[in-house]
Amino acid sequence: MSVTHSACGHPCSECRLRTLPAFLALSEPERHAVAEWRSGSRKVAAGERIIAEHLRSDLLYTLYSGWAFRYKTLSDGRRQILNFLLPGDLVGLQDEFADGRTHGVEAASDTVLCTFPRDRLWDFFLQHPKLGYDITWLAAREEKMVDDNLVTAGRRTAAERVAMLLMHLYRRAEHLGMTEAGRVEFPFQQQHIADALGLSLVHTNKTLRKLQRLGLHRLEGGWLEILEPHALEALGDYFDRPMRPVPLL
Amino acid sequence: MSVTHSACGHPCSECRLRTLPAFLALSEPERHAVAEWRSGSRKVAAGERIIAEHLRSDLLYTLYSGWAFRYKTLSDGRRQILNFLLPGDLVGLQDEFADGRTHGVEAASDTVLCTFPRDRLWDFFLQHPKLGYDITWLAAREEKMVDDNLVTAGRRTAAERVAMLLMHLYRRAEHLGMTEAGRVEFPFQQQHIADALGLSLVHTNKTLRKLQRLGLHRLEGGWLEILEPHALEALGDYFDRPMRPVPLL
DNA sequence: CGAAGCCTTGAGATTCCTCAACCCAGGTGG
DNA sequence: CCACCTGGGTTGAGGAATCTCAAGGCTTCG
Repeated sequence: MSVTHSACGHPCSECRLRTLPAFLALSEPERHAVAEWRSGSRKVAAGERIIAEHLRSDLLYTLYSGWAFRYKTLSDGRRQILNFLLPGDLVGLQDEFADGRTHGVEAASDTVLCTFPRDRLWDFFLQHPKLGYDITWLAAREEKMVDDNLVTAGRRTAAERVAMLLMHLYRRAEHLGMTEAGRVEFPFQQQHIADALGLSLVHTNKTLRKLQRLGLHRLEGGWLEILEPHALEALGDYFDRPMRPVPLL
Repeated sequence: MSVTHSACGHPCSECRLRTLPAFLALSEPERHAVAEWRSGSRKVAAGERIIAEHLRSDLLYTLYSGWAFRYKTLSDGRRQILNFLLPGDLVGLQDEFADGRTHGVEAASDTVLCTFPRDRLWDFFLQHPKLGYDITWLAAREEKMVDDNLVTAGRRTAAERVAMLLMHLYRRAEHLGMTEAGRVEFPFQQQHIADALGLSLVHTNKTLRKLQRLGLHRLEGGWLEILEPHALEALGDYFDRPMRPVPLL
């Protein structure tokens, strides 16, 4: 594991993420406290593991750039993606309270992560209750995403699932300013989509192609283009709420 | 909504839950702070709503006795149960950070809940960072359960799902001392199980009966009896870890 | 040029769903 | 006290959605 001091290329005081409107402003002392806690950064290439399943990482992370996902696998190898991670997401918090049997985290594109030594988490809560509250916020927000994914896997049809996932990912990327003219860079393979939706690879492919033939979206060359957002939202019964700015560690 | 002062029948200083080994001991000042925050209690009968979907409750709850569940419904009525709630579980925290579109909570048996005014949550974090940390812990623990349920709905077969759910509920009840000689009171209807597992009612029924015919469990008269725990665990690919004691608000 | 990885498509098998009965226990009103 | 109704649970039959298997295409890379 290579932990360099700033793979992001900036000092924290000039963090590019923090200037985005998607994130809540922190006070100067809070920013200082976070920068203080931060021990460095780490690059993880597409397809590499960020946190191995069943292992408790000594580090917490904030995803600085790129796409990643949390997953669990059954003992015979069936894999379920739990949720996707975008810049600003906190990685590895649940392990703090784990009794083994935790999820894994893998990079879907090349990623850069800020690292925070886990053993100072409790101290950080104690000294900065406001930021502790923010961490709870992030945890609750992630749970809500998993809730949505569970509804999807449990109760939506294949076409509804695909529509919902495409819009969900697009909206989140849009919120972070990662889209342009209805397009996002999309590093996921169809296997990822299948594993996130609880579908087989083949059926995922057929469903994607069907929606694409209907002209709802285009997915090729590592780019996703949303052509009919309203149709996709209606099909997926998934309607966007204006997203509130969120804390950033 | 009837909020009485102690439907549990005790002052908080003699809370019966708190004496269970399933829960972490709090210091005297912490117990006092929790009792201070607690505004009363509320009884909710089986089948009644505790928190309505899409509404933000002014109260947080700790489930004191009985069984409940969180759920979401799609606009055409399809319902997905997200996870089950047992005594000691914190209810309604996610709403704090919600942008609308939240889950509902319903009592599966007659329940008693302790109430906490939500508008003092932030103040509580500030004054008792240790308890804030505990709340984060509870949130992370619940997310892990939803994670498991998502794996179930996405990747397990019907028989595996049922086996996993029965063992999961049994183990949690056992941890709280609610079991005796392999039996628990089981207030759920087959429709609840179906909604939790992402199966139809009919298929749930057939799967339950199949496992029962194999002698793995017995489910009748509102009681669940686990006859072959190891077989159920193996079938569900769901293995129990010793559960750590958990904070109790 | 061959190999590997991912996408695509068809065909047949399987799981799971829907529809439609029927059963049984409990509650209610005549 | 009994007829009826209601709400669960149970079962069978047929159909739909999804899965598995298998093959072939395209692109990238060595």
